[in-house]
Amino acid sequence: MEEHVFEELRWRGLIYDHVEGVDELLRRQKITIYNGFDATADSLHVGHLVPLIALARLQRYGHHPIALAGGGTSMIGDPSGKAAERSLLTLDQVVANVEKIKGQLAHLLDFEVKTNPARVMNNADWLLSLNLVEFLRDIGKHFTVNYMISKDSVSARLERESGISFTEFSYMLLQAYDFLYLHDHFGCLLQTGGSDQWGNITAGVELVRRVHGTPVYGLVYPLITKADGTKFGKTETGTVWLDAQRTSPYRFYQFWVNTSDKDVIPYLKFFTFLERREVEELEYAVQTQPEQRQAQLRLAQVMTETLHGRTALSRAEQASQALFGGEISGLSAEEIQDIFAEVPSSEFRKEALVGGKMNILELLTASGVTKSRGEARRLIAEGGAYLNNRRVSSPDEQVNGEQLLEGRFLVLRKGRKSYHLVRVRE
RNA sequence: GGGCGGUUACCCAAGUGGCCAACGGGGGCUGACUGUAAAUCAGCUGGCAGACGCCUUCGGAGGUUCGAAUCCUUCACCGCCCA
Repeated sequence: MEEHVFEELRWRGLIYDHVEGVDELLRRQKITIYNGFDATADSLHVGHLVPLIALARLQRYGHHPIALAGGGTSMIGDPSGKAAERSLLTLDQVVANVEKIKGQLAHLLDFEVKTNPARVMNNADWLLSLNLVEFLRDIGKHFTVNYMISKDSVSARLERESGISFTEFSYMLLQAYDFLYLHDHFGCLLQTGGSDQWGNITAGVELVRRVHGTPVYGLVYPLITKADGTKFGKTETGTVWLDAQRTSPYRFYQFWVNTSDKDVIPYLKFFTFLERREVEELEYAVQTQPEQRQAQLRLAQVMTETLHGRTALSRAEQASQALFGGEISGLSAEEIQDIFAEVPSSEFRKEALVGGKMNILELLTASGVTKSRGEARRLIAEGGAYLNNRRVSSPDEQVNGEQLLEGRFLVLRKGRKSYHLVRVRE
């Protein structure tokens, strides 16, 4: 660890912008810090990890973290970074989401430590009971509309045809109020977040200053980008979630393994607690023997173990090794079960499969590997369909009993790395 | 309340009576090359059949016409301007 957390954050490239004096403050005393997490889905995804892990870093240096679930603000919808108006969630949805998200926060933050345990709060607890007239008098009076429309999140939307609703326009006031509330009740002095939160955070800083005349601070992290310009946190199958039900540990592991050379060192700095020395060694390895992908493997290993645990990690590693390393034909039924436990699968009755009743087109479609028979045909024509790791040469191929591995499995593959297990039931 | 403009496939967007399953771009998928990387190049990208062909789609519902995404009526939603 570095001597000061601010220096560590700076080395890791995590400081995108900050209110003057944050550096000093963090150095001088152990403070209470909050970071908000939206509750618009019932799981966080990898895009939430930077602020979350950063909060854990701050905790390791002795500061007091508050993870604030946006149960109240999610009722309104943050316009930041959004091109269009969001649809509103019901209170029930938000409540359920907050409950699930709390569990995920626990993987990274320490709730047990005596000196500075992490706390999870839900801003629904104070926002939902707000009285409109009081709010407009006490909070709204501190902001000019001029100030509000100059914020990027608002002005970007004003320039668009579809505009912005008053509801979302008001969002920043609620987030500003959160900061005031946490300051007044818990002595919170610093709010952190992604750089898209800068406007909302400074609104809170402004509000506390106007109400109490005391300084509070803000610090924002860079938004994670990829060297090729595509969006971070998406794969062919969609968003990479922290919830194992939504994104299996295998997929999660694979997501990190697939990080490009250009991104992997920054990612190690952003997402892991690895020491500077080790990161630098890995950086050297990327330069000298990129084909080994040591840095990617280490990144995937650390992330998977942290979020899903040791067992899930070793399963993911084994599966990856078998799938990308070598032969599957010699595997036992147990090994197949194990390795493919994480990949998508489907189940068929044996009599539906064998005896010329189902050809490869139907199998690909019925298993969900392709969305239609037409797509299956195309895939085969393009040479991207594999049965038991052998390229399917014709759309007329029939499925028969001899192809079954250990009498109970078929392995379908689409392209280079998308596997699917078919389990056969008697 | 009045006037004008808009609603096309995952997204943006062309198309204003037949040559339209619908230009182009983005995204996505596959292949070649590779290191489960990047870059590059090529093909594909509504469904059934995969030879012809058939079916469904251009905000919703009706209508005109041999024939409509394209014309008319009406409804819904959105935007801009005026009140």
